[in-house]
Parts: sequence; structure tokens; C-alpha cells
Amino acid sequence: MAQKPSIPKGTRDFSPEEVSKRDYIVQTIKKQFQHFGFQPIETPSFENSDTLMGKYGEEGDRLIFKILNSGDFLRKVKDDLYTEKDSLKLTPKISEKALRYDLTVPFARYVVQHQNEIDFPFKRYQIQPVWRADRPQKGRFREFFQCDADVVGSDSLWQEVEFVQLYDAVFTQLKLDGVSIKMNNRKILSGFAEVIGESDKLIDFTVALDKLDKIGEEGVTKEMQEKGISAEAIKTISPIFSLSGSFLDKIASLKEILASSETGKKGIEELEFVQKAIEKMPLQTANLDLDVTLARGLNYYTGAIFEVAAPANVKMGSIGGGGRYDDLTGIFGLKNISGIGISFGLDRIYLVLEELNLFPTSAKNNTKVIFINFGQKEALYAMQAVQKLRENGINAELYPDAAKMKKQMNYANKRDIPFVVLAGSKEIENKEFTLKNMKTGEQDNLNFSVLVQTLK
RNA sequence: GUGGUUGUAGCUCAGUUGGUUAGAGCGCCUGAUUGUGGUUCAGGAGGUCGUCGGUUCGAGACCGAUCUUCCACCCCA
Repeated sequence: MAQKPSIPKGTRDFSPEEVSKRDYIVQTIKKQFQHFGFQPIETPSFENSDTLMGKYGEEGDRLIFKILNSGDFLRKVKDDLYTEKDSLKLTPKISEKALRYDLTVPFARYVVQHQNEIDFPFKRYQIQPVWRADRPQKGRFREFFQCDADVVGSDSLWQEVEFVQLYDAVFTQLKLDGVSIKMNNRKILSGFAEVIGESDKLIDFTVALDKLDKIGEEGVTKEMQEKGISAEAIKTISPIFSLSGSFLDKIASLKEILASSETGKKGIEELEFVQKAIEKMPLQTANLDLDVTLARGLNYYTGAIFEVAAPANVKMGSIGGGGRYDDLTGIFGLKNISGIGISFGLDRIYLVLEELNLFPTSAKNNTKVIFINFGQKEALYAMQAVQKLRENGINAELYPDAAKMKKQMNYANKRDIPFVVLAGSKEIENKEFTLKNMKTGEQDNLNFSVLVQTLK
């Protein structure tokens, strides 16, 4: 055998069964997006580099896949730049396009570019693959799908409410009960930093705080100190490490902690609004929770922050996330457009549904019936029936070769096809079909109309 | 990007301190059974031991590089 072919690191092939199951999730999400009034858009797989570069921070730039220019691109590079061998400086000269890194920045570009055709508020969803030159881990790939829904052009808090309901609707539909929708607000995080007089260290503060469930209070304290936040300041804020009780209890505690911060109080107000609305319109299967440690890197969020955790009995990171960003389109020159969006983690949802065995059997849209091929004449008789079955919406096929019966039966068995039709000279003579149920092994002689009825 | 880890048949894995012709289970193919699959029985095919290089009389095993897998960081979905 020749050298076995392979696929690049962090990419995957999907088998027919995997595609069916992924499609089931995507269709469910899509349906709910549409119920909530979102419209689909699609953007190119690659963008101009300057659209993407610098939007995700230094770390992000490193993880963007760059596309090499066409033609004899090295000839155009100046000699001194070439001999310098500085990749960072050379890259923009030899690569002017890059693969999409997420869906949010291309969306912002889309909104700015088409601002005169768009009716605001603009509710769009987008389900497309994105690429990251990351080092893969479990549930982390270099090519993966994002399922995003965003609204731009409205700063109404009803959007926050709606996104909580959207999460609930999707996971309810997927029969994934007991997910936890965790909310926080960037203004509360700003409030914390303000209260301890470390507003300029907000990022370091939140990055450390976010690790609370992982490294504990001690670890967080240590990391904050390493970043130059005084022990005294940390002590002032330490009550937030052990907030407990209901959403309302936590709100009450926060009101005390953030009493001196206008920004903080605004954040509390926003969370309270959402909580009260959801109280009047209870969620079907999800729980809404407040988690002040929620921060994850997402530096462009300015208001609400969402994260969805899988049910407690499954060990899995977040299966969705999002938040409000007040000025995303600002980077492309369109100011004062507020946006809010959420995302579903397709791959992780897949793993969770698999673990809990929640995929319906209908997720496989398999062939329902296969006709045994007995030879030229019989195949024509079978093919005519196959055609009519297909017209009746039944997935049907004819085994293409007049192979041994054993082989054909075995094929049906392997492919998990529930019914087999035998139509040889005997059946043709009587204008009927022998239908065999592969599970029970029973078989009957039927005319065509009964055959259709049975298979429908 | 940092540190570690993994790779032997289609799949899951054995393979002793370096020593003839690299094994098992499952799967696959053929037959018993020329219009009846799953069970059983008999037989068979399938390997450049991830790749390239090195050490050695001799490498699946030791060394180096590289690719890949998974994990912890970084970061993030």
C-alpha cells in the first residue's frame, strides 16, 4: 500500500452518521434563530488581512491563518526586509488575505459595508466554519463551526432577555435539560476595579477572577498580586469570591459591594432587569444564574456577558457564550452602533448529546428500503418501483449489481436499512413484491400500493 | 508560542535486557448455504512497526529530526 494520506493537524473528516447528527443540531438551532426573527447571512471564507489583523489582540494575530499571495510574491519584497528575516514585518508583504477567525468581525465589516441597505435593528444569524492556527486539544480544533446570532442597532435590554429565551428554546428543543445560563455584566467588573481603585488593571483583574473555579481563591489572589494589585485591595473585594444563594441574593450582596460605583450600579440594574423579566416568563428547562467571575478574555464586551454550562452531570466546558458590545462597528468607522450576540458551541454540544445519548434515531436519514438485484430484467422492475417510492417521499434504492443474495442482504444489514424488497421472476409474474423486515425477519407478498402504505 | 505525551493490520491493543519469518481479539474476504442477512464452522487476505536519518554484526525496541495524537499552560469556542 502506498503512503497513507492524512489530513492537517486539528482538522476532521465527518462520517455520514456524524454529518447527520451535526445537521440535527444545526437545524434545531437554525429553526429557533428563525423563530426569534433572525435572518441568515454568509461571508467569505477569507477576508483582506487588514480586516482581521489587530482585531483580536496580539495573541489573536498569531492564530490567524494567512494566505500566501499569488504569483512571484517574493520578488516584490525589498532586499533589506528579506534579509532581516523578521516574520512579523515580512508577513504583510507576502500575504494580503487571511482565513476567517470568527464570525463577529466579518459581521461587523458586513454591517459597515452594507449600512445603507440594512434595516436597523439588524438581527442576523450565521453558521459557518472558522479557522485558527491554534494547537489542538480535545474539543478544540483548527477548523470548526460557529453558530452565531447577533443584533446590532439596538441597546434595548429586551435583547438580553430574548437571548436568554433563545438559549432556553434551543436546549429545550435538543432535550438537553438543566443547562445553566450564566450571566454577568462588564459594568460590574468595571465597578469592582473602580471600588478597589485599580481601574487601569481591569483586564488583569478580570482574567484572574475568571479562573476562580479552576485555581481557587488563593490562586486568584496570588495572580492578582503578581499583576500588581495590592493585597489590601484584594481583601476589600474578597466577598465576591464567595457569593452564594439565588440570583436575587447575589444582586443584594453586589449592591453593597458596589455602592460607591456608578458604573457598577448600572451593571446591577441591567442584570436585575433581565432577571425580573425572566421571572415573569419562566424558562422551560434552563436555569438562569449570576456568576460574577464570568469574564473570559472577551475584551470588547461592554455590558451583558453570557455563558452556558452543560448540565451538572456532564463534564464539559461552556457550550455557548456571548455578550453585548457597544462599539464593534467602530473599528470600521461606523460609530454608536450597539450590538449583542451569542454563540453556540456545535462541537461541544455534539459531545454532550452523545454522552447523554440524546440524539433521536431519526437523526440518521438513512435509506428505508433496498431492492435486491436479481439481474437485468428484474432490476428494471425494481427500479420502476424505486422511482415511484421516491416520488412518495420514501428513501429507496436498488442494489446496483446482481451480486449474490447473501452479499446484498449483508449490505442492507451493515447499512442498517430496515427493509429489503425481493422482486424476482415469481414476484414479477404476480405483479407483487416480497417485503422483508430486517429486524423481525418477517416477510410478506404485497402489491405496490400496500408496499407504499407499509413503508410510509 | 512553552512544557509534556502518543503512534505496531481496517479497529482495540500485545510484542521480555536490541537477536531467525512481528502476534491476538474484533472486523474484512471466500466457502459450507446457485432466492434470504444477524448465529456457527472451515479457510484466506491484509504490516516499509508514523516518516526521514543515525548508532549497531543486527532496530518495532536505542538516539536525533519531523509529522501526528492527547494533556497542562498561554489563549479561546
